[in-house]
Amino acid sequence: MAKSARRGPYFCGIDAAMDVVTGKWKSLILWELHHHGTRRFAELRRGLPGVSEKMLIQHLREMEEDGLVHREVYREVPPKVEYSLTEYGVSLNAVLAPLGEWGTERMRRIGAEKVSVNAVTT
Amino acid sequence: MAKSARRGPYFCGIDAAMDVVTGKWKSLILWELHHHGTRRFAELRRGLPGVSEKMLIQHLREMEEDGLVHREVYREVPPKVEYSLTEYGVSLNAVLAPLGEWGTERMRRIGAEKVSVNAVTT
DNA sequence: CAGCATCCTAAGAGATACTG
DNA sequence: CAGTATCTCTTAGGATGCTG
Repeated sequence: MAKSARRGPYFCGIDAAMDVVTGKWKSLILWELHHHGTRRFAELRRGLPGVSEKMLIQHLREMEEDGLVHREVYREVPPKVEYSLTEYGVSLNAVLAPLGEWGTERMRRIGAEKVSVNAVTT
Repeated sequence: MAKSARRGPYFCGIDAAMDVVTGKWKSLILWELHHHGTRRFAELRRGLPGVSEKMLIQHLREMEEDGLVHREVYREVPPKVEYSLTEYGVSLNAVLAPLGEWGTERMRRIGAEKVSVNAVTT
């Protein structure tokens, strides 16, 4: 417990929204969970090639704290934890969609490459 | 010239869009320029309380490079430079709007404070 | 006025090893 | 399986002083 001041003060709404999305993998996590409905920790790892365990859990915890992600723990052996979007997370995803389209257009515009994300077409 | 790889590769559209908006003051710059139409360097500084010259010019340069901002130089003494949004910048602002509303709602939700931005009500 | 150069700090991110 | 705990590295960001 040393970081994550979070929750303002903010300059404006965009500032407040960005605070919740900023983080190298957060928008990807949002996207993964939105498309798969629910994912286990290891599944998310596989879906986000390059992410470290540390970053993934750190982002997930923050997103949970921010009310975007729901964490369901099954007290079993071996352990099982499922992550999914809350309604709030879904609503964020919705307003992010136009931005995503803009970005896709930008990729075309500048001829940017897309890193292939395996386990995403499921 | 040591930083600013920029332009991909990206995981998805949101990734590509975020790349252009990420930076502590970029969304604010977008907002300022959108509301004032055109602003001089010093005016932007005043409108963004707390920004350093370095960060402001750095962000402006990147946004110019990204095609979001237009930089008009008047070869006068004393120097005069005016910044404004390009059509592309305006289009980004448009897709950012829903995100801004979501963020504003989030501020209400969590009771976040808003830092007062002077010279903004003009 | 508008901007560049330099130095410095702190937060973000990555790698690796270990545990309930 | 689903994490924790460190340690290191890189980057964004900030402060200050100088220039065309």
